[in-house]
Amino acid sequence: MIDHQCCLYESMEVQFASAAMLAQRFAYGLPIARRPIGLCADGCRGAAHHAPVPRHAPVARWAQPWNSPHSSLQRRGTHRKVMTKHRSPDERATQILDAARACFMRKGYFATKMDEIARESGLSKGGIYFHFDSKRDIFRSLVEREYNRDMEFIDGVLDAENDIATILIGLGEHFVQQFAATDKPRFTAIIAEMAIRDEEIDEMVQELQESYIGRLASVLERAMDEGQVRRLHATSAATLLKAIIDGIQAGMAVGGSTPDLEKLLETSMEVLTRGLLTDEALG
Amino acid sequence: MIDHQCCLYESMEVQFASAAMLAQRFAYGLPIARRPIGLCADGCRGAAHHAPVPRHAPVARWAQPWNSPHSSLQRRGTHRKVMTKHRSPDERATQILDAARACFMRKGYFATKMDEIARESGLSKGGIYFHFDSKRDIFRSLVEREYNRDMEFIDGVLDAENDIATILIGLGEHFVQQFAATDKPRFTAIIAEMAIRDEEIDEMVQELQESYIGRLASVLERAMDEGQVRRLHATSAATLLKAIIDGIQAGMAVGGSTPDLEKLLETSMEVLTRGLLTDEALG
Amino acid sequence: MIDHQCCLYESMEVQFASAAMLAQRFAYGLPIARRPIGLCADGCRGAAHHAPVPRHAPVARWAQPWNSPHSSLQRRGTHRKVMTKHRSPDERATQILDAARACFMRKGYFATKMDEIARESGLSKGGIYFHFDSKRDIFRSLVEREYNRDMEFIDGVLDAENDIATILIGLGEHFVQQFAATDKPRFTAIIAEMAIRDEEIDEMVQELQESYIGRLASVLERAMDEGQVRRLHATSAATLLKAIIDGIQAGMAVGGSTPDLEKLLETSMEVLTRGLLTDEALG
Amino acid sequence: MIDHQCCLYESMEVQFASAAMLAQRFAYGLPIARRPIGLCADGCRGAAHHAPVPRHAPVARWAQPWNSPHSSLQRRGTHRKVMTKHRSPDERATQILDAARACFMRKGYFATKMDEIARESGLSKGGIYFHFDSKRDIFRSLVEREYNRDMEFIDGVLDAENDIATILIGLGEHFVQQFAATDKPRFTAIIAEMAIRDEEIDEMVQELQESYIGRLASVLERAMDEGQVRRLHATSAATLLKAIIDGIQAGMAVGGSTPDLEKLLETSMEVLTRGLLTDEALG
DNA sequence: AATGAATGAGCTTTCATTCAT
DNA sequence: TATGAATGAAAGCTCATTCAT
Repeated sequence: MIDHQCCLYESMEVQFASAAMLAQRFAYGLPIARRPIGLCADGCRGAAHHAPVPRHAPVARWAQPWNSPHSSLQRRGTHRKVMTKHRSPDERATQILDAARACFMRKGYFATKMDEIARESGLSKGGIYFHFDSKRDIFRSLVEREYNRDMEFIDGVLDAENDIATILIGLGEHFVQQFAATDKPRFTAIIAEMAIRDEEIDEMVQELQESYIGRLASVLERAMDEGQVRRLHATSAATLLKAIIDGIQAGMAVGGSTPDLEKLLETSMEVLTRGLLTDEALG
Repeated sequence: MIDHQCCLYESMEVQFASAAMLAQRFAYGLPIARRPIGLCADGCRGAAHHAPVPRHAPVARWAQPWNSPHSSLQRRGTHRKVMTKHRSPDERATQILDAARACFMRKGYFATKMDEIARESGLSKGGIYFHFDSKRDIFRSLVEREYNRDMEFIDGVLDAENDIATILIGLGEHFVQQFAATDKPRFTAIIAEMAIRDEEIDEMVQELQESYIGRLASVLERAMDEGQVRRLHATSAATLLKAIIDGIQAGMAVGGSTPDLEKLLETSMEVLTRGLLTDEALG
Repeated sequence: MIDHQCCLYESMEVQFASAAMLAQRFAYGLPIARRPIGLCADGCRGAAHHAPVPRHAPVARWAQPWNSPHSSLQRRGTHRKVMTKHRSPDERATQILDAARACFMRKGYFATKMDEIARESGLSKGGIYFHFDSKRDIFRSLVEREYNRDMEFIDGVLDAENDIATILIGLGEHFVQQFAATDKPRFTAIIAEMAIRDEEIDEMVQELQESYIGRLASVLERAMDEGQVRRLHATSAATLLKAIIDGIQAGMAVGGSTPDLEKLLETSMEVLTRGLLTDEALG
Repeated sequence: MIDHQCCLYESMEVQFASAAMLAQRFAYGLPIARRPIGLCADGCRGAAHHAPVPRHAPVARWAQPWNSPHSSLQRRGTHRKVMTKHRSPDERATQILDAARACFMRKGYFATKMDEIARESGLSKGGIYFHFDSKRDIFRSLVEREYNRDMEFIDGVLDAENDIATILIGLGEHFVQQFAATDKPRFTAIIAEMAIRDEEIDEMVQELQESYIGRLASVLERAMDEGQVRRLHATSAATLLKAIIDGIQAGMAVGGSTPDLEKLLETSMEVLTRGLLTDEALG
């Protein structure tokens, strides 16, 4: 079975060493920041986790069923009941959610069957239903978890008392890392898919979006007040920034298309810092 | 029901009116363009599709299954079949695709049932299957149609011998119009949803994306050579522009979230022109 | 299209040269017959007909449908109406029945679709329904035709004033030829399949069977009276003979199983002549 | 409905009673056998299958298709589901196969609907599909079962160290019993029907046939060596015997046609023993 | 007569959910 | 708590037949 699925998320947390940050600022032609930002400090070992999905041996089919030693009567599994050992509800929920995420990831919501989630989680279908009311419930819980993690991240980034350029770089670096190393873009696409149909999920996504934009806007406003950013409509500028992130993400969700993220980040930074910052801030 | 969704496409033929364009350039602090382009002249033909759905009375069950349900013997004395007028395959295909698009739009691919497409198109299920091989086939044809229309548009816009700022504004205006007036963002989200599962669609989306970026990049490169745009990695810059479009689109696909598109366009233009153009071009 | 399907039946008629017959009698250790039987004299050229089934070019599918020169809207055939030239109802019926027989032969009744019969016959579906009421009707007509031909044959063989041994050899030779050269066994199996379900067909098959047995029995009885055949229950003996024919036929309908018909005939003749004939007749 | 069809198989275990056998041999004018074999002792266990079909009240349509028809939310307050008692896969498979056999028997493969099999077996359609992959799978399993039973029978009969005449009588008695008392001929016809279309079934039937003939041939050869049977092409003679069985069977599959089996057996025995045995064996 | 688009009941199969164990 | 057999309402699709042309 799959273990450490949690790491899929843990691995999102990125450590920005100040050295790297300094180098970036230099590369983008920005004045060197004095206050380094500390992002997501936790012990996750990162991208090394995402092992290939364990493929379960398919149910054996008879090459010559009518000739096989087992008559048709023995074709299905027998009555052995190997029960999984008891665990706390929270552990079980995590276990199920992790399995479900992996499945939704691979196939999307509709193509994922409860049977698969059960198999992937190592529980029985009945077991799943003991912990969750429905498939939809599982998905919603999953989105909620994702939502909370994203919110934590944004809180951490934006509340840091950094200058705007540092924040931009931080954001950029963060997303580049996340997009490159994880399946985040794909999951986002799947969530969007569901948001069309599930009002609750739609609301969550919208709230997350507005929160994102709102906080970005307030940061930008603060920076405008400080003279770092040119006078613009803050919310629109924040929406623009968010759109860039979403857009890159969406682009990466399709096919094998992987842009040169390094170059994309560099170019975007150049364009955005020039477009957003005041001449003074640009140095 | 259907309210002339066909118009959604007609509205794509966007014509940039020179007056509006001049105003915009002025607003964004750009030098005034010499070659005007027109703005969106909606030429909807308001087609008279969607005949009333024929409702047939239910027919009795067959006692002799082996030659039912099609046996003429069983049906003697029953009511007449009310058949939709014969039409050319082309007309019918368009009609079906329009109906299907409306359904997919409302519910997404999976939640849309063939029955609904049939009802919406005013045909029977069998009629649909006479023209298309499967539900998936319908969707693919739909994407193909959308794809062709998008390609036409981009060819039209980018090949025009405009200066880069005009092109940017043209793009911006186009998308703002399209996003505001149509369901394009939602449909794009639904396509993305399917691209995860249908390789063919995935390829189409990817090709469209690459084509978009490629053409944008070549335009940008030309502009760099002319000294209008600062020296940047052209493909990355194009990817950035495309990402912005996609990102705004994605954002609008969820919930009732509609940003102030006017302001967003204005702000984006300011940021991008400043970020992309050379000081001379900014004049 | 398939032509000369009629030959499938024509080819059934077998010419027994007296020379061959003499040789056989000699081989089976029988006294030499004086009255040669003349069977089915018609100019059919026999087995050389059954050309491989013409395969119609499959409807073209796009390798890259969304990229193809023809948009999805042009995918179905256009309105050209190439009408088949008028023919007499009988000719049409024969044409349709021949096509239907070929189809039923290949796939059986249920797996044969009216579309296939239409294609095979070179008519449209509507055209078929002008001449026949239903699929079932076509099948019944087909069985009727087969029935009549079989009846003609048996009348010809049995009414000839031959001694019993000659008749037996005649029957044997006939069926061996027929089984080896045509698809008769398969068609018989398909008829049996339907007889289970269609009372009318069942009755026809039963009548044919009883007629066969009845005539055989009367021939045997005559031979008993003449002292050629041992005293036996005539109907049972006839049933036995019929069963042998049917059984061989049935065995050949499955798989690629083809017994050595020559040897089978020889052995059967030996066993049956010894088992049936009186010592005098055996000479 | 079902009337202990299971008994049909039990009746296959044939035991040739010495008394009957002696009488037969006497009737056919054969020397008396030394090793008696028993006759058909029907040990039917009369299983208590086929619980009453649970009929559920229809449930309202779903407004929100995307999580219907399985959403628990929609079903609050409805009646309880009445579920059939859990059983082991083996028991259920047998139960389903028995029901399926009865249905196929009545209507043939194509005319039998999964609904009927479900109803007949007392399970729901879903329940059937839990145990079998498809309708075809059910049929194949059924043929497999029949195949195995037939093989067992032939092994039992032929391996017995009886003289050839006893074996012939044994076979004859067996089939007469089986043909008279069961639906075997009809089922065989239905299997033949499918063999035309299903390669796997075709192979099974062919293998069964070849096996039958092969074993019969070896028995005959042994008898030839012992001087009981005249020198003949053993395989052809075996094919002849098999053809007789199949032919009688086929004849009985149609309509209400039932020959006088007693007489048929007697006559056939006379003809065959005379035709096959040496003068010494005939005594 | 002939065409072929259109019909629609019914089919097999799926799968979220339930419940006896 | 957990299991997995059982449920049953659809869903996508088929195809004999009809009928406007």
